[in-house]
Amino acid sequence: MRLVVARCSVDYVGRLTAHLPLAPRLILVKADGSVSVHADDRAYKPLNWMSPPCTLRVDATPDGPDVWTVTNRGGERLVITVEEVWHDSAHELGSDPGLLKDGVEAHLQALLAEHPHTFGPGWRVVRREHPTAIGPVDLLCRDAEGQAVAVEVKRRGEIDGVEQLTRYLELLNRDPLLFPVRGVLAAQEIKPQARVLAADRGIDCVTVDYDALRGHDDPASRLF
Amino acid sequence: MRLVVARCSVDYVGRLTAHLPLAPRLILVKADGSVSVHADDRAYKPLNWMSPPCTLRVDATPDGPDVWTVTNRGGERLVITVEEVWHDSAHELGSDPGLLKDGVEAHLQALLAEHPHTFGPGWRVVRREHPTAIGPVDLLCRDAEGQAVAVEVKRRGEIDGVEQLTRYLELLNRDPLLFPVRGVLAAQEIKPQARVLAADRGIDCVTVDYDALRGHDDPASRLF
DNA sequence: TGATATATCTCGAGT
DNA sequence: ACTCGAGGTATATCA
Repeated sequence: MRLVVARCSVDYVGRLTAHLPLAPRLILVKADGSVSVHADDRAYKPLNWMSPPCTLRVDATPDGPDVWTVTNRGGERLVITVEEVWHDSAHELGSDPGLLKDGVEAHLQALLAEHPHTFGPGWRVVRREHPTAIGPVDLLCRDAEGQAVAVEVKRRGEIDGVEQLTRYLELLNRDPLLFPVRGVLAAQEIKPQARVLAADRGIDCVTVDYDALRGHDDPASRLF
Repeated sequence: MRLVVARCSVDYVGRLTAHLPLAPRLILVKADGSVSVHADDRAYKPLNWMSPPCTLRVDATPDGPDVWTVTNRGGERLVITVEEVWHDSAHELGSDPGLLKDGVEAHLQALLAEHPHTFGPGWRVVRREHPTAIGPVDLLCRDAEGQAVAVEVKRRGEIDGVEQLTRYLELLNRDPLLFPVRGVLAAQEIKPQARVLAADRGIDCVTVDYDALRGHDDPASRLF
């Protein structure tokens, strides 16, 4: 990883056109060839960047600024004009062992599969990832009356989740062994827009308390 | 901006739980207090981060690693255990003049609103961002025959755009003052899948030449 | 402050 | 190569 602090201007031409006026910034050149330009604020997003795979060419001129040109296969181009270098150092980091995560949608689905009574007394899970022609339904359940219910699990319930569940329900209801199938959108948080559309489609919304559910789960099933 | 290259391990507890094993990484501490941890690959995303506003506390122990704790108002916590520092430097960058962009959806919508004849002779724009219960329609137009048309503007036309427009049309067609409303998906590039779905729904697709359209617009309205 | 839509979204998995 | 879905999405705008 090479760290360069320099006064520079930047031009990007690719999916859009963007320009950064001359100012002091951090330029990161990583081992995979990627380049990013950071200002002194915002943790997450660089001002400008080029994702790998890409190639960096440096054109040095005796009496003018160096021009760094980063290009990728898609013809996108990032041009950094380096006027004055304040810092320049390189470091060998090696490859990273990577991030371990807990608390994502897969885990929420596993918890709900263990605790179908979250949806109501007498519910049972028939199958997780029940396959259909257009993809797997997260949970296929039977309620206390034995009616089939397709459950779509999301961390955040938005309008896309309602559309997805609607498509599943249309298919599932063609199966005489399942008909009539109703739908439930289960999420830690459900947006108002999604609630409106779900109501319009006859889909129930269930908000799930992840921490409470996790408090009752089998510790051995957790990642760490 | 402070640049620290160090062997470190990282734990994040907040919206999820995540752990990074001990390895050499770049730690960026920016002027706004934000902290990010980068591996030697990927231009865009840090491995871990804390967005501003947040506060950093450093606990140094004589015979052990330093522990950096970054917390925010929401109770999220990023803990960096710094075992061995390879590089540590600080730089005053000042505030950045910021990025100038051209070619995003808002510009395309503005250009189309100025040039409705792009869709056909005699078209006029009734309203931009016409409100409905589930969100605003980008452009509400009347064609040469006076029929209402809902136009959805995207930089890239994909299946989501067709779905979105379909929902709008369903709502708008309940309005007797507008009925019958037809739909147009306008984009610089339209994916084949989106075209198929649009055709199936009776929605027209219009590909827009952004540069040609921009060439005819009022130069004063451009950013640069 | 909350809700909504965009993004050079990125990134990974599956086909 | 392309599509689809998830993300600690982040970020901006607007009510």
